[in-house]
Amino acid sequence: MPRPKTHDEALRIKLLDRAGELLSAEGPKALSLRKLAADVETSTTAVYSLFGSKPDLVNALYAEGFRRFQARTDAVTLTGDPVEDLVRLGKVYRESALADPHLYPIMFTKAIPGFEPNEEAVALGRANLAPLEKTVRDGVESGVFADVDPAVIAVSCWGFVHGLVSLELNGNLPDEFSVGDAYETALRANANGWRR
Amino acid sequence: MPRPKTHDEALRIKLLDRAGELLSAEGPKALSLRKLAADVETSTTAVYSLFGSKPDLVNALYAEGFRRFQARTDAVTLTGDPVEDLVRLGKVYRESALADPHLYPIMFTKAIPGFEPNEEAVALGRANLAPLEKTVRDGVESGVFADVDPAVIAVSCWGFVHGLVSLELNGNLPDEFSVGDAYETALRANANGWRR
DNA sequence: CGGCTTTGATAACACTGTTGCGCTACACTG
DNA sequence: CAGTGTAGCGCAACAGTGTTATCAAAGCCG
Repeated sequence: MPRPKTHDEALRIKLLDRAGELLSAEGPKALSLRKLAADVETSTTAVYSLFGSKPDLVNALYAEGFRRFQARTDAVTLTGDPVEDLVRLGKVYRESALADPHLYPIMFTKAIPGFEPNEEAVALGRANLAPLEKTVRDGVESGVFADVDPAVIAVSCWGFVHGLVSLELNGNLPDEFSVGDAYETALRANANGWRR
Repeated sequence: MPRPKTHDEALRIKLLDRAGELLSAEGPKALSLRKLAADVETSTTAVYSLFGSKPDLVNALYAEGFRRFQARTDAVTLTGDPVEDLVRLGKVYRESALADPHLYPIMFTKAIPGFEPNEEAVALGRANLAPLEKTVRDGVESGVFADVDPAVIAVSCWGFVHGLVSLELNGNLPDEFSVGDAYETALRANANGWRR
């Protein structure tokens, strides 16, 4: 009986794409629903009927960010050597962050005030750690790594890469410092620190 | 000739204090100039005459955060053993962050959209790294640490603690994970990884 | 006391996210 | 083929934000 829907899946995708562009071009401050709607030639109502609210739209971006992370992580070929694999996972972590630098702050640093990821989004984020946790567990069991709770090692490795990537993306590092050159060296040192 | 000043140093301090309280109690979203001014029983004009803008007020908080960091860091007694000193500096880093958890995101993760630290604030932040850089340099020169550019090791250590602290403050870690217990173990592993 | 000048509170402006009103435009009836 | 019901959605209002311009208040000097 009603008029045909124009707030459909296609519009949903257009909104998400444009939201990502705005975020990447001008930062979180510039992501306004009015501008977003105007750019996609619809009204702000579209965001509310398709997502629910602005935080919910950001939630969709958050989930998308983790899906891309997951895809890149899954594509890594692991060797079975725990140290080498930690280095590989660490490298792909940074590559993923640099590939979508505007999504990273949303995923990890609450860049948009008022946004809190919902439960399933959090689960999606947690799932990304599975390969890391497995590598660490294998390393401990095979005696390559010290006999420490694998969760401690895994979180520690995650924190390490997250910290370096965060500092880099935030521009907190000295200008003359080249992360690219130092990163693998640092990853190796970190992994070696956990050797038995 | 004019009317007596009420936008004075005392009011400036009251505003900063209250801003910190609001930040800590309800997060960056709740830090509004109108509410801030009302709480201190003045007008929003006060912020503009004393600070210039909201970002400039945040800049003052940013600087205050680094001053507190500096004070805590300076109070650490170093032993001369590079590994032990890295652990001590790492511990005080986390203690500092947890002592003022609302300032940490401002200092390192652009929690307030539109805020960019000015030049002298950045310099203040950089100065905090001096003890870390000295410890690393001594460690490399005395042959305890591997022969790697000290800047690489220092940034790596900073990234490590920053990452763990960030994950903790953001609530990104699993609920059952106790950072307190794992932190020193991780610090030690990280420092040992840089041994010659 | 009148005028000068500095100071600061009020109110306007342009924006934000959000919500409810009410028009639009189709599918189904008679 | 008109009429109607109703889902869909654009528009406009509301409450809030940071910022700025206006203008009244308040002291000193001549």
